[in-house]
Amino acid sequence: MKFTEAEENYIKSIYHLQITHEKVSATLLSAAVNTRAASVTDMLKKLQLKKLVNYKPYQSFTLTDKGVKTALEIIRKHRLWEFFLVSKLGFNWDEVHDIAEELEHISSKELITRLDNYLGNPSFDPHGDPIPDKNGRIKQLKQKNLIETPLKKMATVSSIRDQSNEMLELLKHYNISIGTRLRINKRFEFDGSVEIKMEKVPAAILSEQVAKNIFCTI
Amino acid sequence: MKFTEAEENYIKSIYHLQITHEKVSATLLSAAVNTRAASVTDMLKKLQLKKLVNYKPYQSFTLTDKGVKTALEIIRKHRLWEFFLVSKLGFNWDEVHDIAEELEHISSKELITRLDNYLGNPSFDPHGDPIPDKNGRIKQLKQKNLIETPLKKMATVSSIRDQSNEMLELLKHYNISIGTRLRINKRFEFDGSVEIKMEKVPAAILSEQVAKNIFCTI
DNA sequence: AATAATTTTTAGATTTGTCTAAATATTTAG
DNA sequence: CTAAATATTTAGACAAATCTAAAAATTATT
Ligand SMILES: [Mn+2]
Ligand SMILES: [Mn+2]
Ligand SMILES: [Mn+2]
Ligand SMILES: [Mn+2]
Repeated sequence: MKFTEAEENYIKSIYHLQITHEKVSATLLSAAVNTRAASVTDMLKKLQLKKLVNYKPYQSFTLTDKGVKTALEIIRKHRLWEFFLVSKLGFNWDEVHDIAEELEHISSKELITRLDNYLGNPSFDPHGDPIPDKNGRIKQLKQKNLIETPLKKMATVSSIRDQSNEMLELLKHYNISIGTRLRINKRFEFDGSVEIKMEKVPAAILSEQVAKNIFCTI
Repeated sequence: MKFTEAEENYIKSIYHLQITHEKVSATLLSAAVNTRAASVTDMLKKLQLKKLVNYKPYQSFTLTDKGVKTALEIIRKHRLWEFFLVSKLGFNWDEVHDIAEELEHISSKELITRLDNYLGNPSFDPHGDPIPDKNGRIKQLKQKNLIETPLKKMATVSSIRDQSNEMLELLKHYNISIGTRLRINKRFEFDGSVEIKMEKVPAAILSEQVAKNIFCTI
């Protein structure tokens, strides 16, 4: 089935929100898709007709199985294109999101199959997020954020939760990216900040807010 | 300036039509963009407001300089993506048009600059059509169709005018593609058909209608 | 439990792009 | 040069996606 670009953006946003939030409300979604709650209500009715969401007026809503399947297809496309932009065209990881936001709506299935193979069937995008395979299956890493990572152990940065421009800018300044190896030297009770040590550079301090958003494998 | 997908499709179609036809009319354009003449009239008014077409009611119309510039940017994107699909993803030349029809509307300038470099700044797309450079300049080959190509001289297929699925299917059957070397053995006065000879295969006859649409360099 | 605050939905518009049917203009032919 | 045929434009509708303002429902607070 084919959906409009707007429908796809709504579906994808609901998917992301229902992973991070217990309940997804019209206001929450309206912020994610950059519209007003009234527009969300209109769209929810359309998505319900197409059996993509479970929705009853005045209640929070969820994606149907069909909705989840659709969301994973869009996310697959988004992340494969991001991988392409970084690995083949040499973009930085903080430059690719908006372009992938458009490319994810290109409809050809065959294109994505071929792109996937061309890229070597990658499992993770440039931000460390898993790329669903053709069946919608996702590889989940056992990862901990820098608050939970044990002290004095080498760890490898594997993903970033908050991917706002501000966050990616900060990471660029500290020279932290996916694959960066580091060790937690110390955690400060006072403000939750952590001191990290990377190769060849002096130790650095990250605020709790930043540390929470950086995930590592050990 | 940014345009909608519909506007871009109209602009591109007008560009192609005014190369092949002395006058571009509403009916002609309506067939090209797959709508009705009434819709064309509506769109022409919008494009005129944006200074993309020279249009007076009941008269044929042309692109302004700005319109031509815009058309060339879209065509550049279309053909670069076609080149990518064939050279990197291994598509056949008869499979790429519809996908490029969507990809040509992705807005990022930087993306196209990088794609162009990644592909080695190609001058011709998989159908032999010239790819405008970043300034909209086009390399024009001195080429003749198989009706005009002199007899008994080796020639190289350089482009195909009619790129319908039917035409590309026929060419695939004869194993003719861009770069194919051939010689005109004979031209038949009776029906305008031509006999061509390619390496390693028996001579073949092409109808005048087909021969007109295959262009060669010598 | 009643009231206040918040959230969600409806009502009514707007924009973009399309359509059909009817009106109008242009072109072609007798 | 008129009449018929053809092309183009207008009028009026519609679907998609959005908005603001107002109404209705839910949730929180005294
Ligand atoms: Mn998107
Ligand atoms: Mn990503
Ligand atoms: Mn297009
Ligand atoms: Mn082409």
